[in-house]
Amino acid sequence: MELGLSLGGSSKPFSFLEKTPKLSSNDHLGFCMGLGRSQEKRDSLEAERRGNGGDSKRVSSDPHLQLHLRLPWLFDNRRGRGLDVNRLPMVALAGEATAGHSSPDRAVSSCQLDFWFRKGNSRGKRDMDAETERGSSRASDDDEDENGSSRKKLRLSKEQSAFLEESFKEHNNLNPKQKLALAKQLNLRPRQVEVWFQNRRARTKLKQTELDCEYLKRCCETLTEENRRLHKEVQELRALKTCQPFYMQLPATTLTMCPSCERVTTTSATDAKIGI
DNA sequence: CTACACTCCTAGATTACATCA
DNA sequence: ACTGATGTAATCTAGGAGTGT
Repeated sequence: MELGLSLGGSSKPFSFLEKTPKLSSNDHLGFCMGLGRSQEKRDSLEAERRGNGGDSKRVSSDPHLQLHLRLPWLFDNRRGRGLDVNRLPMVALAGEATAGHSSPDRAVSSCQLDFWFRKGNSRGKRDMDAETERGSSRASDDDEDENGSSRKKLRLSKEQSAFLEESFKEHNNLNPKQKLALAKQLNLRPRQVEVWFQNRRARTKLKQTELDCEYLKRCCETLTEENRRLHKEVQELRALKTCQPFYMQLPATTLTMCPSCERVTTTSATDAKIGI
């Protein structure tokens, strides 16, 4: 097995990639990766297959895989960023459209597409698939302007938000079925519903964290105040002790909690005994 | 049974855009 | 008209769970 990798304009980087299409433009960064068997290995496999009488179901004797990427779309600076991930690379689409089913190019263009989908594009394969299932072309209508640039942030309508909120109250996690149903109902893409729920959960958690923080802050303040009060009390008791050495002969003082105001008070043992 | 690859999903962090004061 | 703050949709990344080989 051979693994080859080249960056740059070489049109035929590896010996085992003899069908490498020429990269025509010099403007584009080229990336070519190939995975295939060495000639020896291929020969031995071929001999082995012939020895077994051959298998008519096997399509190719040379199942090499190669990946070609030309990345002009990575350098779209119209929007101030080097990489516009929302744009489907036309080179990949063109490859997919023109490649015949029996051609090795098909595998190449599939790789290109897959690479693009796997780059975390929000309109990933899953959603594209879902849309295909629903026979909808709305996505392309909604978030791509005439320049093809997307990530145009849409604002959900009040009705949509309210509906999503209601759904969130019922269940803050969606199963795929619910997601699809909601998307259909609200005329949104499933991905948008998914993202809304993700963000909603994040907001809920953030809010809860803020509330917890506030609560802990109040607790801290209360305890600080209580601590200060107790310190003061200790000081008073010490002062009392130095002024009245016979103080210790008095019954022991205990701390009790007042049930009504939940404040700690000092009571002597005798007071406690008689129930004061 | 185990290891590995792959897919799917999620949380968390971040970015980018729309809106408002 | 411009600007900074804010809310939020969208994106990126890492990690876990499930599944097939």
